[in-house]
Amino acid sequence: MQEVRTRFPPSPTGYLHIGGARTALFNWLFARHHKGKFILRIEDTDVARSSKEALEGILEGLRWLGIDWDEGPYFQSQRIGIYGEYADRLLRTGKAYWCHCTPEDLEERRKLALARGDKPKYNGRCRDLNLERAHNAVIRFRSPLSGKTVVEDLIKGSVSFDNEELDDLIILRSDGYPTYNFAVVVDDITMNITHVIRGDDHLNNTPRQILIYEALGFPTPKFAHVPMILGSDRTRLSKRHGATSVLAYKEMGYVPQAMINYLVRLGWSYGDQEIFSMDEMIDKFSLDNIGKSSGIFNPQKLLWLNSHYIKEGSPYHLAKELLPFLRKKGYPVEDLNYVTKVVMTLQTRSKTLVDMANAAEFYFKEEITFEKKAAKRFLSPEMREVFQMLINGLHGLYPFDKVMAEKVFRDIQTKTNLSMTAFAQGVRVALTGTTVSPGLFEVMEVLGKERVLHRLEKAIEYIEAGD
RNA sequence: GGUCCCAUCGUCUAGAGGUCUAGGACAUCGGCCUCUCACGCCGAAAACACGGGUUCGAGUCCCGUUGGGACCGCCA
Repeated sequence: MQEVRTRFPPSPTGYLHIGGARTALFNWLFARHHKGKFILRIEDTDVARSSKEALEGILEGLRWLGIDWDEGPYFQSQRIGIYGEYADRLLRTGKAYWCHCTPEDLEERRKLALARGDKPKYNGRCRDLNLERAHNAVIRFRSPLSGKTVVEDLIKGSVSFDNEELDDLIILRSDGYPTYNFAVVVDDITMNITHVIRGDDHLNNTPRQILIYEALGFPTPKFAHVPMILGSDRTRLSKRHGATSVLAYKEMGYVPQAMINYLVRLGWSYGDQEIFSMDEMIDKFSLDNIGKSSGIFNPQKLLWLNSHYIKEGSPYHLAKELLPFLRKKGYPVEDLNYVTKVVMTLQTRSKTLVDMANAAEFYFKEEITFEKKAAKRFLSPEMREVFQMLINGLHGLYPFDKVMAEKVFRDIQTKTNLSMTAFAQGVRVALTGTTVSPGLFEVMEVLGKERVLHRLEKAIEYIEAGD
């Protein structure tokens, strides 16, 4: 059995978007599942639109997701000679020809055809003129005028195209650079790609590519066209539908496992299973379980998965991921141990790392400020004495942990006959400044005796000042 | 306009002719739990686009209609 080789060929003209990431993931999973190779190829033949920044972003996105590659990145811009050779071969065998038509000319004819309601195909003006190479000339592929080309697709099944629908596409531009349909074929041939897994927006290109394979005398790889991801209005996913850049989600506090898990289940399924580890995905992934219909990107489910992975994740690992978000808020924390404990109290309460960083603020502030409404309601005069009792009770406590703290707290509560809610909320506001926080006793334990006592004292001062 | 693809709850999907009074998940709405907020647990509402066939029997096969999408560049 031949080694499976798949590839992901982004064009460095923009960021890594959701759809591209899923395509990369499917290719990667397929290669990993079959113990094959996953190749990264940069399709940068559009010199004007390609940029280094876009390339960096794409690579960063892939790395963040944990999609690694075995070969590459190869750059098409560094392989110009190869495309030239293959184009020559077609020229020599009469499968391609020089065309002198100007872009302006073509544009005009295209408009005319469209206006007439015709398919805007190249009319073959230079096809049989036997022209020579010339300045600004391009090479066109001599596409058969009749017959059918059938794509045996692993997902869509057998799809048939009439060759007369296809026209003589340009394979080498006047600047000597190859065009997409030609470059992919030459690359996939020379890189020994066995399976081409890509969006079904490419299905219409496939017969042209198959014809080029045939003209060149090479067997075609297996094709698998996966349905596209659409926006909520069922049109091609774009910025209009919200963030579509993978890295944007990183910045919004999403963890990579959530994104990966979301992506893999969009279009692919394994029975009723929703949660997959990377290893499970690799183990279970198969083209057979990919659906045929397009899917709609659903940010809410992504968010749910994110909260799931935050809930289930290792606190230490999450703490490390949280650091940049804390830093961004002005807390350049060093003590990873402390952050880990903080994370443990926040895992079930945060859907994103941004949420978590926000909710964690009170753990890192030197002096907390009381939310006005909360203070008015819960830092009432009668709490002054209660806080003092609590201070006295906690003062000599050892060890200072949540079990011990709760005992002290309960004692005072029964003694004073205060309602649990009033007491707890009062202390909560004193310690965190707000009415919403993790469980009171875990907060005390994480904060530590010193901070707790200090904050209670500050709360007493606040109440006294208000009298 | 032409070509191609697609069609199960709002969304992602399970379903490979009888086990479907159509299952799961997200979201939504109730309830329970509770020191707040969450988590969790329990429950509810919610779909086979339509019309013809084939078959003893169709969500599942075929055809058509409708609807949606993609592609038609010296972009990828």
